[in-house]
Amino acid sequence: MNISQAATASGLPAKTIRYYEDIGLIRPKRSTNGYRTFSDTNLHQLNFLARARALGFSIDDCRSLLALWEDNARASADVKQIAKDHLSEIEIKIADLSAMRDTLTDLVTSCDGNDRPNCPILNSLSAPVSSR
Amino acid sequence: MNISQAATASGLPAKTIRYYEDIGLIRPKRSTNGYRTFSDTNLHQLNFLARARALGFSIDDCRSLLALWEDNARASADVKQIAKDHLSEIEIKIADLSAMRDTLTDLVTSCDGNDRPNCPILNSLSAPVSSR
DNA sequence: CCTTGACCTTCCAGTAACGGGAACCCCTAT
DNA sequence: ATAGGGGTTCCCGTTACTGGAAGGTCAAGG
Repeated sequence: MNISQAATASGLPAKTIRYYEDIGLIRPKRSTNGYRTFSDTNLHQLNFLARARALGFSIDDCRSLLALWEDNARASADVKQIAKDHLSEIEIKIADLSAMRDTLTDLVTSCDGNDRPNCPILNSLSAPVSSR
Repeated sequence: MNISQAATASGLPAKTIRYYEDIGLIRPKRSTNGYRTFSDTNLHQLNFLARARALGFSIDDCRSLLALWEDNARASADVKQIAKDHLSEIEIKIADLSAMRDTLTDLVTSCDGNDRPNCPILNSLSAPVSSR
């Protein structure tokens, strides 16, 4: 199976698949003409990576998860730890973004949005934190 | 005022301030020895930038906002538009992250996290989307 | 046999917004 | 004179790719 078929089957762009090989996440064989050849195992790995990335895991996490996945003697605690850490980071990001959203919502609501210069948004950005 | 004082006063690292000059966000004068000299105006700009960045505005947005801030003939509608667009992007990010959080929470809950290999998290990452 | 077009390959540059660190200059105090 | 704590420029590294150039490969058609 060539790269474009692997791309279609995994939902990953061919460019991304090449990149994953570059950084050592997958190791497809090569046929005599130099083309990458993707085995069923490679396809499983690509699908795994696509799903892990969709859940926001970093490439480094993906590398660890993939190794655990292929290790039949793994401890599920190791997997869970990675997932928990990642979950914590996501929750932090959500909290940060939510705070921004709340502030921005207030600001957007308070701005008339007309052709006049007066603007609470800019006023807020100009003001010291204490007065916001 | 030298860069380290400007950094302390604005809460931005000196590196970041140099970077902002590099990309043309601010234009501090130089004294004869080549040191950057920060005026009150520069400080106001830095504080403005620090606050806008803290709200998640991109550097490009900051550039626009700064220009509007300095333009006494601005229309508040222009400011509001930038803020609204940014708010939309934040809400999309929150939605994406929340979906990840929900899935991850389920997975983490379902994994025993012991020394045995059986792991619902890995199972889920191995499985096609339909079965998740 | 030659060409065309769709593949495939490698390699290089760019993205956002800095941070680290090297190599070097400036100023003040001892 | 020297030590230290400023400052300066410049270049590389970060994340996870994406775009594009230059060129090899392959199957089909004239």
